[in-house]
Amino acid sequence: MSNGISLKELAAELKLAPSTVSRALNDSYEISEATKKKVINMAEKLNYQPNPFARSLRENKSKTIAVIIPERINNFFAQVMDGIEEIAHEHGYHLLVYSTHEDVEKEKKIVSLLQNKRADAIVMSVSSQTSDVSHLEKLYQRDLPIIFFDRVCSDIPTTKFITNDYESAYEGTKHLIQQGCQKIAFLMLAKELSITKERYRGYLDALKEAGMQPEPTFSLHCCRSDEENIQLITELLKSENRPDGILSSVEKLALATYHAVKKTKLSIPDDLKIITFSNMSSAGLLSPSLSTITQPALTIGQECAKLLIKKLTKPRHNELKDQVIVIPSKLTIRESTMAR
Amino acid sequence: MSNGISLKELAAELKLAPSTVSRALNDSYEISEATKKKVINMAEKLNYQPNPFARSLRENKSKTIAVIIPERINNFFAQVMDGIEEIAHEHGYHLLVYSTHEDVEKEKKIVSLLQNKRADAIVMSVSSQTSDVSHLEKLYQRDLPIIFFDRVCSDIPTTKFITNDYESAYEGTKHLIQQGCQKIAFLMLAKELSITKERYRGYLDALKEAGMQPEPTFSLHCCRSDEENIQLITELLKSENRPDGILSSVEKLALATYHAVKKTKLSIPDDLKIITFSNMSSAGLLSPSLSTITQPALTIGQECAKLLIKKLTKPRHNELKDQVIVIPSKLTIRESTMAR
DNA sequence: TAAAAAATCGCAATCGATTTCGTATTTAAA
DNA sequence: TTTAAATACGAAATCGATTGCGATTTTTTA
Repeated sequence: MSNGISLKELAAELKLAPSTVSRALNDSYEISEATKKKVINMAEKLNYQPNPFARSLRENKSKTIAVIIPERINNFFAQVMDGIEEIAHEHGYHLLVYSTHEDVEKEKKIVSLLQNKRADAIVMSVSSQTSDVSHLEKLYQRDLPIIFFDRVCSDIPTTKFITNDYESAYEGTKHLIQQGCQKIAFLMLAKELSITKERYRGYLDALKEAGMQPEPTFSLHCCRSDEENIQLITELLKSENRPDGILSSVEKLALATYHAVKKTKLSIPDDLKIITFSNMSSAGLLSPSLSTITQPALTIGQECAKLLIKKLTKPRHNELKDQVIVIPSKLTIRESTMAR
Repeated sequence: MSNGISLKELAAELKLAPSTVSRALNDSYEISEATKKKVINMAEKLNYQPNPFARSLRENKSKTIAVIIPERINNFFAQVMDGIEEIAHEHGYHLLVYSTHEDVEKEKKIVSLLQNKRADAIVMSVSSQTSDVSHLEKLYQRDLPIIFFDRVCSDIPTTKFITNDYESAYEGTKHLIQQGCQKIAFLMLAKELSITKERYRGYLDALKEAGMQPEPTFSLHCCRSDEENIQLITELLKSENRPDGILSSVEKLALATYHAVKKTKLSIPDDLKIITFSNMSSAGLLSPSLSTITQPALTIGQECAKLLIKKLTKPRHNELKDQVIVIPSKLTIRESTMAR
């Protein structure tokens, strides 16, 4: 009673063979309408729930998608998850969610756990520490469909969804220059990250176009620890040759900058202007309000899930091509980059 | 090759029976050390990965915990998830995650999907629309271990983890009064929610103790839509008899208040002081910085997972008692409640 | 009316790992 | 030296749903 009944028990109750009941529930053409109705009614009455593991074992698919993200307390990833979930649920898929906490070792463990096909496919954004991708190649060789988004792995020949990182960074930097910044710094998590590379390129090109030299000390490599990052940024801001503009490649570094500024006598935007990649809904409520490059997170999640489910439904016709799909970000100017 | 090998194939390779190989891998006392080594080595060499569904089918457990939260873009729930995941992973459990988006209908669907034991247990916080709990009772009757946190269901006799909502709201309100507020409003999502009830009680008692009358219009019921909430709050602030203090029972309503204030000529904290329940890390960076009652989210998640896993590991000795475990919140005073 | 075709349904194998029970071999006790 | 006990392993059932194939009944066609 407490643990629902099985197909066999349901069949016994109906005085039918399990095979018949199974076919009836799956609406097979081999079963008469009368029988189907009887079966469905009894199944309803006894609250029959098919065992998902028996089914997965038999069909060799779990109706489950694994999602691996670097961190949960991040509006961008949370929104992407919402997008993935929306489409996944529409198609009866469940979501196994893992956070690497920006730790490659953890990422490797998680990936290793997924080798046994517990999930039919994987959607992921790699950790900032990920440079060696052998663990991901292993997945690919196992024929596990993978899709990357945002922080992608160009070495793995599959579909990747990203935003126009180069252009956005270029535009953001250009905006800072237009607002009067002379010495612009770039804050990054790890230089191996795909998004870092692209955004850095955009930053450099904008500088070059304006005839500005990139200062080596203005390319700041940060880490996982908020405290350390605040320290690093504070030092940069207190240094003799300090920047007057900042392009932050990720949300958390912009927030760290706000904290760092509080430890100096500087003020935003008078002494320092800042723009960041961020999906924070409260960016407009910060003091001062924060100019952002907002990524279409929900759409990215939806598109990832749509493509993956297409692939899972019709594997033959939908190979995950080695391609990069770009969805543009949106730049929102606020007080933090206002000219005096 | 692409799809790993099975136990049977591994056994064939070793010229052993599948039963022997299974026992060897599970470190059974019936198998000699020599054989164990051979088996383990070969399993390693061929990268054997046990099929989780075959195992789940046989053992009638999935090593999976389902987590149901009202929304993902919420620092509190994100942190709770991190806590649950930490402990779950330590014990080899996976996490199926679902968001109801504050929608009961969605919650019912999700709960219905979990009736088939896809997950061994459930950790959840109910949606703000949840008042009828028949769908949750069905789960309970199915012997599916459930633990509630934060937004609990007192009708379901199981363990609940909450914070000291009454005291925190009481202290928060008292703080507002001490800072000079005369007319304090209370912002809530839905009055049926457990947290709303408790926090409202604390609010009322603090008022009463100060000899203040609760204005009916100062108890503001909000909804899921940010726009509507901002509208509601704006109207309240523009009304003739407007409050000079606000206790917000959830983070999003405090942010909505900040947005609403921008549409008026009021300023925080001079004209209006506000304190809110929130786990936002950037509360200190808002303009003005936001006083908060911060819940021990990570700890809550960890404790939920610990208790659940104890129950799953030793079902006999660890029934989930009908009890409420309280972990205290922390009050952080910032500019938004400063006296002039 | 007989034969062919269609409609319905049951039997049994299968997915992969675990486990009960049984058997053969080795070791220890009598 | 014989018997009892311990050791090491295999055969087969099992978990629950699906499906190929075969069997039976009913309907259609000739």
